Amino acid sequence: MVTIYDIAKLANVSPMTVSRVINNTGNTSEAIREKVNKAIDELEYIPNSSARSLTLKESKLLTLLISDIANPFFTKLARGAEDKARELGYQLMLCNTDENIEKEKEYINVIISTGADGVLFSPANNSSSKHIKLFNKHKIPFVLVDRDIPKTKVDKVLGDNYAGTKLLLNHLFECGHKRIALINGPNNVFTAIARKEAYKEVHQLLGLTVNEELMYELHYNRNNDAEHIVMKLLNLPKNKRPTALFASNNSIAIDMVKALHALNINVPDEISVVCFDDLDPNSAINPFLTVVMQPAYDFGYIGTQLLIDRIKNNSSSNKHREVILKPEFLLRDSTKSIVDR
Amino acid sequence: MVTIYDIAKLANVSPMTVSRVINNTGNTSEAIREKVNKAIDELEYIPNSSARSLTLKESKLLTLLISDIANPFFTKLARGAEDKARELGYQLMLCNTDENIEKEKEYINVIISTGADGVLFSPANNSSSKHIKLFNKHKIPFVLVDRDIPKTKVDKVLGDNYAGTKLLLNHLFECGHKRIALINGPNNVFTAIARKEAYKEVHQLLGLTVNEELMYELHYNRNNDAEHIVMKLLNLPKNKRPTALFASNNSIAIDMVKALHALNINVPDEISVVCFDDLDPNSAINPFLTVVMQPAYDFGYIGTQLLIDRIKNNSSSNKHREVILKPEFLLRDSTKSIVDR
DNA sequence: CTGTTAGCGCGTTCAC
DNA sequence: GTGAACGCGCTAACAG
Repeated sequence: MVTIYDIAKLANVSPMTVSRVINNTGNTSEAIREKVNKAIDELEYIPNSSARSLTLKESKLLTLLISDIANPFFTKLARGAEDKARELGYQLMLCNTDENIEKEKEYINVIISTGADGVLFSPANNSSSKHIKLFNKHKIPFVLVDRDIPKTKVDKVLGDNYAGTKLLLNHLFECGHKRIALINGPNNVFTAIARKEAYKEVHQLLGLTVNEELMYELHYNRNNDAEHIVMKLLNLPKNKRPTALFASNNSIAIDMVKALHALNINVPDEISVVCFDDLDPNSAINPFLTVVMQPAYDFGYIGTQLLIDRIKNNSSSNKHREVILKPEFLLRDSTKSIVDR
Repeated sequence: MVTIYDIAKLANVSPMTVSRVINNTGNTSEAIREKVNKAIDELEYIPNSSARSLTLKESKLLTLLISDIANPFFTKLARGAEDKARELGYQLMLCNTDENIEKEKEYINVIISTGADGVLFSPANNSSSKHIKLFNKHKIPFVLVDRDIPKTKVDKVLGDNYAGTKLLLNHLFECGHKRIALINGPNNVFTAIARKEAYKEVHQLLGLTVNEELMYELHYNRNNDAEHIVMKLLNLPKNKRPTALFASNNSIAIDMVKALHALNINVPDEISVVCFDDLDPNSAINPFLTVVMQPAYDFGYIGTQLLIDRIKNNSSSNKHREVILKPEFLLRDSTKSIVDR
């Protein structure tokens, strides 16, 4: 391994001078800088960031800890985070918890252990609150993105689950739908809880009755039982049967549509489907689903800005910023007015 | 920050004993181990891996360096890598180069700098060969996945581009297609080069003529000019106009289909489309495209196995393993026999 | 403008 | 079975 001592020797200066040249700290004569830089190039020196972290307690490394690397929402978020990080001189690494609280804990240990300067964190579920304590204990700044952990006093970038739900339900309502099934995410995940809450509130607002028989709960990213749920819903007596499905994320929506397909149910002729979050642009061959799209990129971009602000100001000040990003309604082809039939 | 000194004090032992307990190295009495472990729990101690790396020169950290985090091929690969890494006691972090050679270089610096034990590497393009030298110079083991850099003597997990191309072209040929356009990736990316090569060879094999007018080159993951290309192809005189499109990855294929849609060209009635790599399972509402699927998960899983083998044996031995993973042909709805018309 | 010293947190080596 | 001293690569603080 090449160290500053090696280049110091080669350049005939002291290690300290090498350090100064590398970090642009303190004054160094042009002549010496050239000598040192030449030696650095010659030896292809790369600083050892472990050693640097040890003394500096800073790594210029940020970690994005998310729950599903395969979800386009999060990949876009990651792009945003990366862009902002690089703008500000940081590097971003990703850790994928796979919605698994145990993996999450392990990764947090790694993150603390390796000394990331900060974490952009989208918790797996409500049990993640334990992990928050870890961050605090070890004084590593973090920003919550997309998924809140209520009562946690940190900077946050969240979506507006109520507004999004309202946009979707309003649209369905205007299309004449009165029985709208909710296919929700796990009831221990913030966004799922918030969307269910919103679903109920908006129902009240619209004067619709909330029917427990129309509410289901699925995993956010792998559902083998979508078909099962669809069958149950369709087997309800006609006056209770839903005419529309509200899926609480894109992945669930797709699974529902697939299940409907498999059962030869036409969307939107026989049933309408909407969901939170847009589809992968890469795969929306059919710009099919009517959705509310969230500005995923901005979640990452803004979140990283907040994170770095906090790192730099080293301010565990109590002024915590909470940015709420508005969703946008995208009318496409998976919904249809009921009077058309 | 909590260090072994803190727990040493609390447990009334020497720091060295704490270290032994943590690492299960040397003998320690049961009583002391309990005391120490209790102190560790109480103080929520997490080892400082920078310090550990410094002395040990090992971090139990692997890095997956890929070019497009949004491509389902790579996300599946990442899952496989992660699973194997965890099985074997390593953690995996991701770096996304965005097909950008500059970003790639920066990330490699970070990787070397932070002391990852090894890298699973899918190079951005052929210029990445420079970066290979960096890995070698700094003696960090790496395994090439999906994209080869010819003449590089390391372990590799690659797809069979010839076999895949042949499956696809054979199918089209059997359907009666004789003019098959190639919409390829960048001509400095290994898979694109290999697929073009294969495209030509198989054409010869089938007695088809290769026409330069039918070959185009696009970026692998963002193409604004897909429509432009489609128009050019369709504007060819009828006896030169392609009856099928061979896209060299999923993303390109989707862009082509979108462009065809926009121009009101029906797939597969008016033109057939095939591609390398399956679509995101999450988004294939319409299991639409006929493709050759590669076992993406295995690329990561096997690659990580090779990588860790090499790390553990510390063997820069010359016996380099090269695993070739076979693609699988999936007949779906984007291709049609020409005689049907 | 440049060099020396000390210490970051940990594990290896060598004592006891 | 346990502890003390040293060094990993780097930089802050202090000298000169």
